[in-house]
Amino acid sequence: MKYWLMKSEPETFGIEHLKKRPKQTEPWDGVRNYQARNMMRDEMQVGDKAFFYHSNCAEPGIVGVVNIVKAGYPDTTAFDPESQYYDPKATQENPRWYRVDVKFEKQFAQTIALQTLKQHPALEGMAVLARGSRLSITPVTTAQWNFILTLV
DNA sequence: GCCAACGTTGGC
DNA sequence: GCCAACGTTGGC
Repeated sequence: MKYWLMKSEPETFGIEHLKKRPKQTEPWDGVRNYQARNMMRDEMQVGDKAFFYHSNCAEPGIVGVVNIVKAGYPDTTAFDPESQYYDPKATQENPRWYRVDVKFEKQFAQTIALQTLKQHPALEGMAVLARGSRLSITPVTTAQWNFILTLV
């Protein structure tokens, strides 16, 4: 079982949205980056956990934990011309984009701010903290995961 | 296969 | 809203 960090803009789809979904579960679709796709398609497994990270907002940081409840499968929003995630190069035979399903596990009483994460030497080297990092899905080591949980 | 131009991300 | 950093596209 592996650990991850998944970014989302709270105004678009934040942890509050996930909490209110039926079964508190949602397909993590619309990812259009190959590295992130590869991780969802090839590496993420049912039972993995991920930090839910709010990006592009007043207080960027980790706001809770989600479980991966369905492993990588084709992101069909790429087939839909009406979708903002439509990709004409994606086909049924060669879906090009993948998604996983995530389920709400918990929301932290307060955000673990990006600034806070940056302050801890124990988290040096964490992928999301890398300079210029824009990847919306990044791996988290067991040591990093456990350390961050002590900050809650 | 190079690389300039372009679009996007995301912290600030 | 700014802009640095990054990924993708497409002409050559």
